[in-house]
Amino acid sequence: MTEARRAGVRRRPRQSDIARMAGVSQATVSLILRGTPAGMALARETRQRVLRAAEDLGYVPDPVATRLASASNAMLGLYTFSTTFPTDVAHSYYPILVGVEEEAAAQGQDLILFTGSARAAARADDPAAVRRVRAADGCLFFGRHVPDEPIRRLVEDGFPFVYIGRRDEPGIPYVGADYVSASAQVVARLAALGHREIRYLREHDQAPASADREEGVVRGARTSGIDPSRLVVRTDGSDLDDLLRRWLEEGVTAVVVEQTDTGAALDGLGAAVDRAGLRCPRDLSLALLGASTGTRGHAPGGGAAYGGFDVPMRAMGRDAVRLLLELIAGAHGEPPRRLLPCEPVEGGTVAAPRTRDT
Amino acid sequence: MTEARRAGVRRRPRQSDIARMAGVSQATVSLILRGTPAGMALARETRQRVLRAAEDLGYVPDPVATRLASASNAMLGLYTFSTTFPTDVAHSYYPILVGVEEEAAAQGQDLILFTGSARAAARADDPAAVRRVRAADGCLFFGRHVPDEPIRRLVEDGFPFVYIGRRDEPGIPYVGADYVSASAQVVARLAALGHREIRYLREHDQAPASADREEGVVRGARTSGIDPSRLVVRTDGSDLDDLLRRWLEEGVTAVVVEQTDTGAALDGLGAAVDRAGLRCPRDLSLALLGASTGTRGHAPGGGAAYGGFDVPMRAMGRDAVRLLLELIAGAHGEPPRRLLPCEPVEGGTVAAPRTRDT
DNA sequence: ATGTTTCGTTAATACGTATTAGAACCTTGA
DNA sequence: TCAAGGTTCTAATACGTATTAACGAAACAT
Repeated sequence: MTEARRAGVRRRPRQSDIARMAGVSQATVSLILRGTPAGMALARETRQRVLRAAEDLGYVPDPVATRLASASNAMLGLYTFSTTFPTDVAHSYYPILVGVEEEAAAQGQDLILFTGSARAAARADDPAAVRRVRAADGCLFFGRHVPDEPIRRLVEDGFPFVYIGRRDEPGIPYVGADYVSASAQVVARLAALGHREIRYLREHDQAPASADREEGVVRGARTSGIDPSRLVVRTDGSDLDDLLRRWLEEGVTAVVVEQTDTGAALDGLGAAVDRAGLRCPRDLSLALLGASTGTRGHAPGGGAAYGGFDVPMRAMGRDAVRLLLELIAGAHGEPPRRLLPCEPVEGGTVAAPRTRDT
Repeated sequence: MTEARRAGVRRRPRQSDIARMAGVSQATVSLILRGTPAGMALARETRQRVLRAAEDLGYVPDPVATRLASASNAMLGLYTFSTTFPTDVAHSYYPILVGVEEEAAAQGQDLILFTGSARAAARADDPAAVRRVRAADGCLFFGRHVPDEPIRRLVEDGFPFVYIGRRDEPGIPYVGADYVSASAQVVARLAALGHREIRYLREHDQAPASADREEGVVRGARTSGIDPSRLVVRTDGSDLDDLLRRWLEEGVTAVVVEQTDTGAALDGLGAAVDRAGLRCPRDLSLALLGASTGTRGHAPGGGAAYGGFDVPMRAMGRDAVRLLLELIAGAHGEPPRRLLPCEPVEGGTVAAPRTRDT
């Protein structure tokens, strides 16, 4: 029994109220209000009586009941596996949210942010909590680290969802960014400027996004005739001072860093460069793989904008919503996958190396 | 019949599946899974069989069904009457969203953004569409212009909601900002600096936020012994050049503007000041009533930050969520209302007037 | 006069869970 | 042996809408 009823407040009208008022059955009311073919075929006079009654009572369908009765409810979910939800402007994933919200609104879809669930799930270490997303017609996911099992179950169940970011597992629809080409291009550009000793600093963990960048960096090096054997270096953000010193001794003139949600690699390196008193690009060229448009940070030792490429996050958000709606509409077949190109960015941290004066 | 079932995919488990597996009734399953007193009182052996079966099947309750059966579903709604939803950083209401999201997540609540509905409702000019918010346990509203009727109905129905921004209507719970005191303070400060001819430029429409600022401005003037008769001026953003010229002829040395979601008054005045070739605060002091922390713009004719006061939007968002949860929990009585103080801001656009050299 | 359509409407049921009254069975005490 | 009381579970129903099979009445054809 609802609060309202107990308090004796006038209960909100339902179809059965309309039915009683118009002297028809509840089923008739439903048919007419939904405007189905069957409903339209009814006697004009009956239709008008019902519509009139609905109007008088101020009837509005209960979205919950509508949904339960197995229609859709025009709600899309958004679930993130990051530790923090990207409402904060400083968050590197923030533009994704903007894109998603934009497109969803344009399509008349409401958006459920499963941040409460996600946080509770993280606290309780409960991977099954992801299933709560079923409250929506379909769901978008993102985050670097995703528990496999719950996702697999959603696939099995045929629940429509789209992952934002490339995924290796087959059968998972996604909208990603083409990190491979973009990263290769960045390295090729550095090589064209004359850099021969380059390093790629990546996060220590496993994530498709990092793997793709690594692949692109290596490919770019090979294409430019650079030996990739000492190219890739992993970090958890510590001991970067040592690393940086060693690099300089080895004659490194350019470093490529990846940008992730934590920003561990980037922040660590930036601090190390500052501590070493280096200036970019005078002493070292610095390229950033994947800052998002608008949230691009400023580089150490000078404060210029980073060179590298931008991830089209906003566009990814929008595309993901479109894809999801197609899935929900039942356009099956191959799981849809899309890779968006990244925009190269000229930045003040990239220049030709100083001529060696050893 | 759902997509999944038609396709022959294994359907997601429900309580009746667990019941069959454990050899009990659906009701028993519900009692045990909910952990109600009645459920806890059941035989230990039965409980374990049921819990085991639920685990094996990977059961997760359907939030829609849960909700229909009149429990809660840990989802709060957010509905805005603005034309655009404030996901965009440039939007002046953006910090509210951040605050709401933050607190909701902290409380383990998911958030439904009713932006699709709101936009569809605006297009179709359908005030009744607001009722869609009933899909949530409760809802937050904000926006300058709110259709009265649907809100009144929600009150009647006893649906829990909180308005963000002060409301005149009795019976509506809100979290607002104390524009009156803050505006009075701003005017008092101008007067203390020596300004005698001051104007308050407000939007042309009716909104409690504007009315409050006007009240504060007038009160501040009175307190400082300034004649309020020519103080208040309304604008729709046009003809500001003329207005500005007249003001200068009248000896005006300070202008107070209100900041709203459209920013019509502020933008218009800023442009007019630029066109007139004036510099702030040299030629004119300019105070802003209600920029939000972090989105503060830069003033014309110089580019300094505006002086005036800040609206604690983020805090309002957080407080609104807390209030809403109290309402949902059933803490009735007087509808809760709260006014948050606004932080005064020293800005580069406010200074003592030049000594008159007529 | 008897079957056949067509029209307008409804009864019945599904959706998945929550809740309450009470059934079935067992134990205990006289 | 029977009543009283306790334990453990279930039948029934509610929540509000969507959907489908089918029914009565009327019109039409044979």
